[in-house]
Amino acid sequence: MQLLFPLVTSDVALFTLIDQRLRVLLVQRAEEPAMGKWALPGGILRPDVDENLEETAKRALSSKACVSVRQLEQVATFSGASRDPRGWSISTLYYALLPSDQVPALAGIRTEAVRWEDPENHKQPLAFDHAQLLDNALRQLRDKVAGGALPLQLMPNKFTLTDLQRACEAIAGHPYDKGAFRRQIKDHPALLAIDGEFLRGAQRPAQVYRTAMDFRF
Amino acid sequence: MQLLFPLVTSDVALFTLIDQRLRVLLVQRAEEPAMGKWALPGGILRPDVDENLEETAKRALSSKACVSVRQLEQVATFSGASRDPRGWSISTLYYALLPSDQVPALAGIRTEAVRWEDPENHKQPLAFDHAQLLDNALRQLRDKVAGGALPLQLMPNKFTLTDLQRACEAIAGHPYDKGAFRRQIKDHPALLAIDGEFLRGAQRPAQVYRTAMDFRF
DNA sequence: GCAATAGTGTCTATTAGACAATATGGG
DNA sequence: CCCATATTGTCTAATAGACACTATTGC
Repeated sequence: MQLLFPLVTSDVALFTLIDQRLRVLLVQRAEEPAMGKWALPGGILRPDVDENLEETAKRALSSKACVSVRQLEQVATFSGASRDPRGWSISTLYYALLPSDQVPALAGIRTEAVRWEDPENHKQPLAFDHAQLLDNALRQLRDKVAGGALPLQLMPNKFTLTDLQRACEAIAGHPYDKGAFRRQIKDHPALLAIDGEFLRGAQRPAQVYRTAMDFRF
Repeated sequence: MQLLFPLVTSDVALFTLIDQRLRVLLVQRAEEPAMGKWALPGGILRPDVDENLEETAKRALSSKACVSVRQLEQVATFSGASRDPRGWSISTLYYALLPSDQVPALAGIRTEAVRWEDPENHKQPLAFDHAQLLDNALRQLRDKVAGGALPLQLMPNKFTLTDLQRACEAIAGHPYDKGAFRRQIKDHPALLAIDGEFLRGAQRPAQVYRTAMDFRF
């Protein structure tokens, strides 16, 4: 006998850069079903609390991993009787990007542990159908960057064009040409040079940029 | 007081070509809420019957408009407390393409009437947030065709390359260049010339094509 | 000067768009 | 032949990739 109503959840693939490599947040489940297994952070819809499913996703990120993000991108919705042992379930999947300097990685209330892992080579099999969910999120992120979008939410407050190129390369999985990359982003409206500010190392100083949108502050 | 469980539905933007113009199927609601208003065909999830939300969408198309389609593309999921007067609701939106020669346009069981309308200039305001849903579906269809995908599910069994170009133009909303279009689709694997079959009119005969996939028969 | 990286310029193969030229039927 | 459309070819501007060149710092 099936439930009359489905279980409605929201899951998030939260990406960040660690040492210039793309990583996704996994949490170890602290309850049944699939207790002990690793999964994308997610939570059950609470119609009395959540304005919409995006809020469910944000609440899940907040409670399971003590992380708050500004913007979520919806990937797709997965549904069916067999994807969760509790019965007929629906999960709307989002992805989000977080600058590496905002990675707290604290264990949340109902979670045993969190971990940042390579989204392409996650060691253990994930709980439920979360491997498929992660594949979908990664593909959508890659398509967007391949289409010319800049992953600005992944960048810290101040960054150089080389930093930005490394971020795109980490997502795409292959190196970019410097000249072509700079040509492409040359007139991006969200990209502002901070006049007179340079990053100095053992080489020619690099112009420091920030995003035009009020992502932070 | 909100419901403990949300209302879960699936809606479909079903597109076809009528006189070489893109049209979307609207149904007039026969029940409250929004009785008498026009809306995208949709239905409520039945976990005891539907394998997943895509099946919900197919069942809705079948019962509301006596139409059956093979393939649905998921567009997005809309959710919240205010989009449906019955309370907190979720709707997963799909779009589908139907060849004009399979348009029955019969009124279904619980529907007053069906109508094929211009998806860009639908006269009356649609029920619920369906205008927004339709916008999203149309944008996704256009993006896909602009990205080089061929709307083969929109074509009849046999068609000419000019027919196919007209279909793409109807979706894109602007004319294509003949030479560029033919170059682009020249090596499309799903496009097969029917050897020796030509469409004859008051001009040079046109090669007739069919799709390689087993869409029909 | 040398190392290292930033930033810019150049060359070329490919491509998309515009448009011309040719082909082939009906009348 | 003329008309209408199918089909193919050509020219060109724009573009992406590869790669080279110059610039500017620390040491």
